[in-house]
Amino acid sequence: MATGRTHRPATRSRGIPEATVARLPLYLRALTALSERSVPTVSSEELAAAAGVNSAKLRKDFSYLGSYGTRGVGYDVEYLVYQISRELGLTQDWPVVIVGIGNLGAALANYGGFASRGFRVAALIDADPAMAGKPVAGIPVQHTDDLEKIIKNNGVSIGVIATPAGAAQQVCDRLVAAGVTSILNFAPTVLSVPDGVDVRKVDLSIELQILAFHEQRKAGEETAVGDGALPAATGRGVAAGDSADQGPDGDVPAVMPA
Amino acid sequence: MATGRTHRPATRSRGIPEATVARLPLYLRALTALSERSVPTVSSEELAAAAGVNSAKLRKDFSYLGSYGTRGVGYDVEYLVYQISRELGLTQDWPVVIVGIGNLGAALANYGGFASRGFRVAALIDADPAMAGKPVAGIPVQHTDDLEKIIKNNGVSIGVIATPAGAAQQVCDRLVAAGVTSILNFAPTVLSVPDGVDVRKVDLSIELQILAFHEQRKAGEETAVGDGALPAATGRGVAAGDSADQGPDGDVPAVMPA
DNA sequence: ATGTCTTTGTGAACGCGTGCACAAAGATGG
DNA sequence: CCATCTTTGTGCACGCGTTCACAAAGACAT
Repeated sequence: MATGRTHRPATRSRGIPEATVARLPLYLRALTALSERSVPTVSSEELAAAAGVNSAKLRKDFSYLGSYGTRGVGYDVEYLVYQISRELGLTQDWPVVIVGIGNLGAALANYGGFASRGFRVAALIDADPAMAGKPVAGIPVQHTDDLEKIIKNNGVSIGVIATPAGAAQQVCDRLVAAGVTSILNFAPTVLSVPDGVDVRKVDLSIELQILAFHEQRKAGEETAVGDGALPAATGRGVAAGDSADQGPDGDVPAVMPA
Repeated sequence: MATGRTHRPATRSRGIPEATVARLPLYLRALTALSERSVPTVSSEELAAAAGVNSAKLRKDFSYLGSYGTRGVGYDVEYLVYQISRELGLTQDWPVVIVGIGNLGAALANYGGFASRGFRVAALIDADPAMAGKPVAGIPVQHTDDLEKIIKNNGVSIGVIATPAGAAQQVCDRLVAAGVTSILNFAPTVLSVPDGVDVRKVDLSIELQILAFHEQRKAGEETAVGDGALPAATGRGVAAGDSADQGPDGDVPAVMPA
């Protein structure tokens, strides 16, 4: 994962592998686009291309759901949209709360992708009293004091944490205590939760660091032949293969801010 | 993944598995926290707990970097911070451009996590002429017309796409043509890029859908006892025992335990 | 009906990632 | 110097995920 999960020993799902579950939304999106263009059927090859995966993988993924295709023809788009939606639990409406209405929280509240696919922003919660009552994305922000009440009144089971790292664990604990069993965490912290609670993490700086690793590797690919052990601060390869990438700032010593 | 990856057949990295690379930022963060508390050394057990992983996994991960620990003692925090930073390419400063300064783009521009760890927001780019010149997070927004010039003048190799889905591929193409070789994509689309370009995807609605799947499974866990095989069509009551799977989008109250 | 053609569904092989369990290595104390 | 204790580094086995390759299944034409 790209993004990763926290804990959760094995895929206890009745049959559907976790990797497959992670791809179902991808297929669903591609299928929805086809549906809007009124395409009646699609082959595994075409759909796989649209979703950016291998066609054999796609077929195997679908085989876990059942035999929904027709040999020689392909898959019925509408039917498949329904089956995947049902499998993912999107035929019901999930109320979601967003905690931490800073820049990111506000962006999430405004994000259309929520409402469009089975999710509904039930409430926005922030610890800042000055935010209370202020509407964001048409929804008034409520104060953290009422968190438990909000969760219970709306039957919320999915929470989004967009607070600073320092507040995340505390918010998480309160969400879980109030009945939330799935958490999407944007704060750069490792959350600890009791068994039975799912946490998924989205971490911008981690993603960038992974890109930086590959970027560095690309830049030093020709020169790094037998690096052996640890050439310390020597590996300053220049000249990348083709495009003019070049070093941003020539030589930077071991800078490691904060 | 939270998140997934796009393409990239195999780990061509000289020795370091992709899964390990994805965890290095996690270790680095935990180590940085220890460093700030002036902790001199840390055992694999302690560090693993802080990073939320298995200690054996952590030791194996570090073994790919070299033998940086001392048996009977543990790892030197400062030294390890440096080694991981170097491995990830964070000892140099990576200029990054953010394209699409909507709610999300602005949030990213304001996100402290960028600057704090080796990344620098070199420019903000948006297609809306009304945005041009307007400062966001202290940086004036520039128009898309100047994209190529900005990339080249700043030696940017990492780009962040925070545009609407419809514009993403076009922006991506221009970024790549201008020399960008790593892309962090927030737009809900599958980007196609030439070989040699890395794409990482962060998709909020996909993460939520995965959570919804597990949430639904949890809700129907008690009733799902003897499922047997998949009864093809008329597939009813497989897993989601209680919840009304038929209702497209009624006001199904999100029933939740306790 | 029969044959051909397309596409699914899946058995099987392979490779990666994970976790156990332990030997090797060094610290520490007598 | 030797014994003991702690913790690393890793060989090994196992399970998951991916991919290949092909037989089975259906559509379609003759």
